[in-house]
Amino acid sequence: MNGPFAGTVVLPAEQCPVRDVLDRLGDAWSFLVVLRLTAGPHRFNALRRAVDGISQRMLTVTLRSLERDGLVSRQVFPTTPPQVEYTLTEMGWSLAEPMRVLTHWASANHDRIRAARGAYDAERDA
Amino acid sequence: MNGPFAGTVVLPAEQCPVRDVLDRLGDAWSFLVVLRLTAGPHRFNALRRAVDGISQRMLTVTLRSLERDGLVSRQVFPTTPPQVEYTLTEMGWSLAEPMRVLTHWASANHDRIRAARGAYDAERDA
DNA sequence: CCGAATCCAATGGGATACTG
DNA sequence: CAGTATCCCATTGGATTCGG
Repeated sequence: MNGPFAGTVVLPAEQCPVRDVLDRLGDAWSFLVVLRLTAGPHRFNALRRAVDGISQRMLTVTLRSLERDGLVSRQVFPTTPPQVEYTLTEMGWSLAEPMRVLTHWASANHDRIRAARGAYDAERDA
Repeated sequence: MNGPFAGTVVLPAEQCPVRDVLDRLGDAWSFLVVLRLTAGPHRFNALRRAVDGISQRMLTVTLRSLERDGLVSRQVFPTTPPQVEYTLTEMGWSLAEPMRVLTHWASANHDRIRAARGAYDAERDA
């Protein structure tokens, strides 16, 4: 045990914070929605357009669970037609830095990953 | 647009590095396996025991895709019985810091998330 | 405009049994 | 020991339709 995670234990699912978080961020949509909300509050359909490919259903489901976890707050304006605005909570904002680090890694290594995949697949064909 | 991600665009799935990474780390097992390997090389069954709850099938599948992506290397020692050792590649190691930041956030906010869930659920019952 | 509800196809993933 | 193969059920998530 000598890595930067020396002593890190993978706990049973119930108590493991990492799993709890991954179950949320793990589904790609949650991560992308939070990421998008760091650009500012969005109304439902604006968010739908901004997150390419998400279905109405998945956006609803995703927003509900983010709201439940206290990462996103939902404010209804009783206008006609009704407006609903989604905003990051303070805790949601605190996720910004971890997310920034991860997205930076993703951008920096995307090409290497794709190259590795290509090499691996070429090997298997041979 | 004024957050730390000002200008961040969620690209269509094909070119989006974030999605590509999330499709990998997104499934909880990949993240946990990489996390565990930061403690040092593991043989198959040692890894299986260390990552609580993972099935043999999922460990195999997960390791294959991590290998394909160039994050993990697989070395076979032709002994009897055969030994197979899994190690993080350099790129795998470079994931350590982003992961550390995220796991730190997870640990720090786990209780708040659970509290938020409790409050949300209590509200709905009322 | 925002979203809930239903239907259904595809996928994920556990359990189990078998191989080099 | 380190897998592969098969079965099978549960969950995911898109499409569509309806309501406030």
